[in-house]
Amino acid sequence: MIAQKVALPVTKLPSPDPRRPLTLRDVSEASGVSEMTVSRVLRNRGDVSPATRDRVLEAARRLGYVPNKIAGALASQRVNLVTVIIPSLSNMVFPEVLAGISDALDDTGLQPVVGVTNYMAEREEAVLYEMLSWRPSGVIIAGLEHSDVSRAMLENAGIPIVEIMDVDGTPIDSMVGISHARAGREMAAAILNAGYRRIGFLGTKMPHDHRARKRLEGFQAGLAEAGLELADTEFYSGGSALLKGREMTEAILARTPDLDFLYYSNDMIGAGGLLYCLEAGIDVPNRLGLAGFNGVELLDGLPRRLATMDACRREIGEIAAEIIAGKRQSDLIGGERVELTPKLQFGDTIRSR
Amino acid sequence: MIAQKVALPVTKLPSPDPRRPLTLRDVSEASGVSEMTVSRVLRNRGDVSPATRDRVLEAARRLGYVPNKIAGALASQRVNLVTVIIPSLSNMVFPEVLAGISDALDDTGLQPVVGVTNYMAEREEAVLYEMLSWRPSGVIIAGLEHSDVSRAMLENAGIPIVEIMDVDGTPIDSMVGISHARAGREMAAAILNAGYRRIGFLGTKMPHDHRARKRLEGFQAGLAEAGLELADTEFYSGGSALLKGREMTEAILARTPDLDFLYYSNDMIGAGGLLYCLEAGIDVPNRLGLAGFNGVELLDGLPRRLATMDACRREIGEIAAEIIAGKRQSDLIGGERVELTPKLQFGDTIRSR
DNA sequence: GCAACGGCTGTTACCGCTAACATATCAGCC
DNA sequence: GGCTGATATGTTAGCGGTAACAGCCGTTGC
Repeated sequence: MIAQKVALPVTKLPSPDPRRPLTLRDVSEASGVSEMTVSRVLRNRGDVSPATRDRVLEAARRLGYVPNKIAGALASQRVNLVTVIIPSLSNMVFPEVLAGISDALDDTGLQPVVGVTNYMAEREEAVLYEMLSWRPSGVIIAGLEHSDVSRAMLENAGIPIVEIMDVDGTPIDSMVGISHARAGREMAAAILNAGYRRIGFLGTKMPHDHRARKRLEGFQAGLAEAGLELADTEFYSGGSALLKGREMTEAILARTPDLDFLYYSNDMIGAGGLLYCLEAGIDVPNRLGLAGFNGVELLDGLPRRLATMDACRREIGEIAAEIIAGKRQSDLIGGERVELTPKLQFGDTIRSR
Repeated sequence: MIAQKVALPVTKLPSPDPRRPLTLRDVSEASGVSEMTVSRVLRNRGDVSPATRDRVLEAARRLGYVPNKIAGALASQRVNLVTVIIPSLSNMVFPEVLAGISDALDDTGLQPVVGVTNYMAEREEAVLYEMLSWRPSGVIIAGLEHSDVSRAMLENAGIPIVEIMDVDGTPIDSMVGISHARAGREMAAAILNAGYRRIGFLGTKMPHDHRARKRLEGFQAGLAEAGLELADTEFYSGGSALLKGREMTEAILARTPDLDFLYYSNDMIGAGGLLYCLEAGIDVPNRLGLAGFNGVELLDGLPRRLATMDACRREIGEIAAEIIAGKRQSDLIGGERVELTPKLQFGDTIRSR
């Protein structure tokens, strides 16, 4: 129990500071072996005799030692963190991506660390800078659109980067997602095929939600192929999405009463619209069809199933995490590109023709 | 541009490694000053002449230097991270707490890092251990119930700890929250006062959601004071909460048709129940009253406003963060204890007597 | 009997940065 | 001129771990 330290030069002696965080040295002294051996035991690295191992573990437990990853990371040049950057947490969509990531990372020793940008490019830069300065082993980031500065940081980080949710563009390294342009186009095709012609769009005003924009553009392109265009549009920002959906639906129908279909940029406002229509006694889907986007779980509980398109959120998270963890045998130069295909769910709000 | 290093002993020379992460040294060489001066410039610490400052900043920018916080933290014994531990992200409730925390931390230089436990004590231990090993400057953690090991870690961490959401118990250090027991009791009082007598409870099966449990116990205590007890109960786990609310409501009413009030442990299942009742043509609130808990934004979009109780989530997050950031002038020994009072919102689903 | 070897443990030299102190420079002042 | 003090910059010694290698010891093979 008595340490035989050689006179430490000028250094402050490890006097019995109260509440000084414990170090390897404390455990080493308590168990009578070198710091190196303690380190080996605690990391299960290298050969250590069972007797020594037990002694060390007992001492570590008794003292309540918690390793200092900062020091460990600096010395080993290895950090078990994966940076995850998403626009929002209040969207229901991103937590599901996170769940996929967490699951896939669970048995890898890697740990996701989340940063939120609120759909703002400058926030993205700031968050990225902050996160990269912890030297993570990988980055998973939503979207393909980044500022020049962000892009440069990602390119120079020297670690795997996976851009997720979207594949309409050129990735820095890997990408996993769906084509929102295609999703919009397919929805347009399905709606036209069902015979609807006077179509309105309701969505978010946010100019930085590139995926919503791409869906809209794809949708418009799909209509254009049939020689049609949107009969009316309505945008919102902020507030309770469900309520906004309700209000916007009322507004757009008041303004353009002959609409026969409403395409919502997300399920939440779609659900609000659906509730409004049912209350207003509108015949859905015959007089008016409705569709949203995302395939959120919430829809299961509504009076009628809203047509939607599943965005493969969980799967996107899982695959992205696997790429970072190196679970996918990619011999490709450059990163992987994985395009998932969302499936359209007709529900009860598109008539079957 | 040429470094005059004295023959580095056995060390590998800083040869022109491709993709080697940049260090202070690179910036120092590029700008012709010492590493220390670069460090000063980048941290805005100490006096540096404007000319030098500009030169250094220019070089750092040009090279794309990102500081290594791992090394910085180790040297300065300071880490700008705040650990936040919550049970779930898919609950809508916790993201709002997070938003409050983020906001309050925004101008402090501190950065929240989130860990999720899924309501499992062992996960909490594991996450806590992992997080504490990064030596954060504070911990915000949901709930007052922790395993002995977790409690010991928190007590020994030597940093401020704020337990949030709940005040029914003894905190390790500080606590900020509401009394769920009281919330349950007050809801019981309001319901009884409105004349309801045959009351059912619907909630989650999760045995580790201590706050839901405390609300139920408080509620029962409130009923007991009037000589009543719950007429029936129904529990669920997993799945779409909205749908479960619907299904459970149907089930409990089928089993016990004479119930005149349903108290839901959260708004989401309450909303499902509300939708079910409206469709089933049940007269709410006269034949049957309904109430939930949390005051989630979603309720604004429903056909009728569900009675609920606001859990002060955002405010809890803000106050917790302020405590960690030292913004509150607390001269108390030990931590602060802040009890917020949720207010009951009657909405349209409790009759007014 | 001895070199070779494998299992176990210790020693040394950093990882990249910063606190603390030392040094250089220069203006102002008696 | 010499001293003081402020300003600007450099030097040194770690922070708490880990990689790499060195050393010790008892076997093993021949």
